Amino acid sequence: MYASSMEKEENNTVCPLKYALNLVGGKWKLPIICILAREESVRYNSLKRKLVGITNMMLSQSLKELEENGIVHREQYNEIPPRVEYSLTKEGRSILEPLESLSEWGKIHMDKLRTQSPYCGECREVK
Amino acid sequence: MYASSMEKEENNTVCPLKYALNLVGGKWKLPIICILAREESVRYNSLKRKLVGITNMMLSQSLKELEENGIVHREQYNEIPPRVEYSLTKEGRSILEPLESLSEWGKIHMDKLRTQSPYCGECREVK
DNA sequence: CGGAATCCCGTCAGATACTG
DNA sequence: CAGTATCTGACGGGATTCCG
Repeated sequence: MYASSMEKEENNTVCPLKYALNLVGGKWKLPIICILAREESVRYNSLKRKLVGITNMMLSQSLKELEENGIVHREQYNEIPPRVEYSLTKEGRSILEPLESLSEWGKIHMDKLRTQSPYCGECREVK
Repeated sequence: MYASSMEKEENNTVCPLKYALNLVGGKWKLPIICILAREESVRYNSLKRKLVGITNMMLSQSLKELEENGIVHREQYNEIPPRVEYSLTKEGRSILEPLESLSEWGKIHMDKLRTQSPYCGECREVK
């Protein structure tokens, strides 16, 4: 059994920045959040199809940790066949804005690096 | 030799958010950035003393990757004994704001979780 | 003083198989 | 359909040693 991301912290005097980054850490949590951000409510297998290459274990584990941390809501319908819908909580939606500002920074920074190499920056041709 | 964080990406169509998170990923980069954020310019050994528990390898490797990615500036003075000063670049300083908004989110979110348990939320006494 | 080279281990994440 | 259990490999990060 894997430990939840948060259980690794020994004391509760955690840097809030590290705390936030841990919530969305790991290979799949950001992709999951991105899908849920634009789809309102998604079934397990639908998520799995969109996340190309993910295994059942990584998907269910990531969703579980996101749920434990209040980012994702899990709604189970006792039907046959079983149906489970995942969605972002209000808390989960509120992290989108800080993440987008980081993404904006990344976009700008990537462009600035590209003007240094391998392009000459004047004519956009490769040096 | 360790690969730089960025070399792991196979294609250059990288999500700018992942890109930004990779720049500050790893165990020590955020602490380094935090120190440089409030100190303007810091010597290698001064950094090492503040980062309790870091090894020379992790410090020099982290600084090197931060420098390669344009976050940190390295100024070497050819004196005896040798002296090297590290500081945040302008680009490096510009990432502080997105990080702080994430940190703000983390602070609020941590508090909300705390009102759920182990405190009752009404009187702030332990259940 | 400011690193680099080498070795080593714990943890994360993937593969595979099985279940209510 | 929506997961869980177990095994395994790869990689990030630490300890130690050495260098200009």
